[in-house]
Amino acid sequence: MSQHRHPGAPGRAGAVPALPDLPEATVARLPEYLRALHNLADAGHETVSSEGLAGAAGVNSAKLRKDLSHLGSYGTRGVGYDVALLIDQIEFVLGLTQRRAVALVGVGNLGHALAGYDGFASRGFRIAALFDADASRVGEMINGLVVRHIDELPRVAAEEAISIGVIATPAPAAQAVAEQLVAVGVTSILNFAPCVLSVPDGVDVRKVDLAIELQILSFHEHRKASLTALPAAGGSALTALPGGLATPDTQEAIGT
Amino acid sequence: MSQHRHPGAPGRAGAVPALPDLPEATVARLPEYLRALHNLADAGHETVSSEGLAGAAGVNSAKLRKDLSHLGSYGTRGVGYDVALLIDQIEFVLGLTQRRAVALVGVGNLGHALAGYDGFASRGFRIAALFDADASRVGEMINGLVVRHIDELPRVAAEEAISIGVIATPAPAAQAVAEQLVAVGVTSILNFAPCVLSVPDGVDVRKVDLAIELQILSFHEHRKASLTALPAAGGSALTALPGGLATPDTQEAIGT
DNA sequence: CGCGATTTGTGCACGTCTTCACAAGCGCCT
DNA sequence: AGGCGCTTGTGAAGACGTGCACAAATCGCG
Ligand SMILES: NC(=O)c1ccc[n+]([C@@H]2O[C@H](COP(=O)([O-])OP(=O)(O)OC[C@H]3O[C@@H](n4cnc5c(N)ncnc54)[C@H](O)[C@@H]3O)[C@@H](O)[C@H]2O)c1
Ligand SMILES: NC(=O)c1ccc[n+]([C@@H]2O[C@H](COP(=O)([O-])OP(=O)(O)OC[C@H]3O[C@@H](n4cnc5c(N)ncnc54)[C@H](O)[C@@H]3O)[C@@H](O)[C@H]2O)c1
Repeated sequence: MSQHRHPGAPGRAGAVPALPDLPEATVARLPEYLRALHNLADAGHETVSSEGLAGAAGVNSAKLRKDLSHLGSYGTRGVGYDVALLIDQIEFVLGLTQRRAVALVGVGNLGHALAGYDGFASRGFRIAALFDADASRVGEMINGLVVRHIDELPRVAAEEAISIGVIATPAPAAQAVAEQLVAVGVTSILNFAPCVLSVPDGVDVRKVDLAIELQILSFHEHRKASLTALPAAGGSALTALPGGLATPDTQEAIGT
Repeated sequence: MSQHRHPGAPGRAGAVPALPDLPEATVARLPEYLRALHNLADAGHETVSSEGLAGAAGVNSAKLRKDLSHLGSYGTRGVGYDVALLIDQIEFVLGLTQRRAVALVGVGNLGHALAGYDGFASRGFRIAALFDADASRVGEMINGLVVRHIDELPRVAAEEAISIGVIATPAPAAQAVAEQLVAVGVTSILNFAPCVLSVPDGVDVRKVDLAIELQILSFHEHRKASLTALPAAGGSALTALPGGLATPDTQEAIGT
């Protein structure tokens, strides 16, 4: 894999760039840096220090430097990073230099919101097609796009060079939709349905599950509540269960 | 090791040992297990093996066992886990035995979808109030709830015992909204706006950023493409850096 | 031209997470 | 009752991620 290929410029059409294979944690943070960088650029900054960028992105500055070091050295000691250059570099690494075409399947409640969201366009993506299985929705126009029947997926996928599929159907339909997407060559899927998708190797799936996020928050709420309500065993109506709550050593903030 | 303590779980005979402080990674997976368990329960299963549950939740079985072991021993060797018991146990740990009240701020495109989503209710939450700053939206009914003006937050928060705040406003408004939420005692926030929130210690923030998810997928697409397209390397119009960009030729050896 | 102020890049130590492998426990069957 | 097969719970090892602390690099200035 690591071909020790010539480490030179990724740019300049012709040479296929040897992409450094970044730690997954780093990849997950790059978009955050990118957003912060765009804000800085809009605000007129030409350079930014690791400290400054880290602050804007909400991370530790050492972590940021290490992350950026993985894409090569683009900072100047004593000065910082060139904002515009870093934007280009990160966008290249993330594969955003082309405007990726996204297909959205399931134009219901959530799908409508997604289809109407302009945060896609401004961050490197283009919603290329909307699909639904419900005949009564087919033909509807949303944000300049017409809703097509899912059966048209193969044809449209070929036309539009779909790069990423977004699933916003009910959970029971998600697996079938995923298979349809994979069948037309989609190898990246963002899944909003609360279910596990099984896909062939080589296909990436990321999921967004709102309820999971809330439940994680709920856990921390529960824990915070049980810490403060500790002395009076289950006094308030907050915690349903009493419980021999032997709190271990935590240093979590108990502010306010 | 862990001794059973109170046999007074919600409804069933679940025992609740001390509230352990779980590894964050485990907490993030518990909701996944919970969903899988509910599916199993609906399908009539009374017990499930770690292998079976792990499959349904899309994780490694050893990891699942270790995760569950953190909440005490609730499996039976040679048999597996009692589905109903495990559901109760996880719901307790996640603090879902009470129906947490959620306040949604920003009833726009996305907010409408969230307000109409029944996946909240079925997974332990209750949307208790909707808020917006736009006077023309105030008064609108969505799914049986009236949209209130954000200024009413303090009063409503007191009435409804808001446990979690959800921010679905544009990014520029998010920080202010977060502060308003914190001011009325909310210590858990789910943020959909693409920006970093700064909050006091003790307040948990989770963010959901759709564009970030897409960009992560894009990275992997890019990577996959550069691997397979390696031999050709012709001037395919696909992967060229934007013209204006001076070649970032400053990159030096990476794998020193 | 050299010096001090500044900031990057990274070696290192530490903590967290994952995975394997297997002993111990449990139920069932004979 | 005893043995057998199945499954859990966990020790240990390794992979991965984080953050400190500091040398090296660069700039601005006198
Ligand atoms: N609404 C939300 O805020 C929200 C939040 C988080 C997760 N989700 C999840 O997102 C998904 C969609 O939610 P929703 O509220 O939009 O549901 P919805 O029922 O409003 O919309 C689902 C749409 O998918 C279409 N569909 C069904 N089967 C299909 C198929 N095989 N191919 C193509 N289209 C198909 C339906 O016709 C419908 O238009 C659900 O899985 C839901 O759990 C929704
Ligand atoms: N629509 C999507 O699919 C989507 C997807 C991902 C992220 N987001 C993000 O979610 C947020 C909302 O997106 P949207 O498409 O619903 O935007 P929107 O403009 O449709 O809705 C925003 C709503 O927030 C209200 N608002 C503004 N300032 C407020 C304040 N101070 N207090 C209370 N309410 C306020 C506005 O009146 C409006 O109703 C944005 O930050 C967006 O980037 C949206």
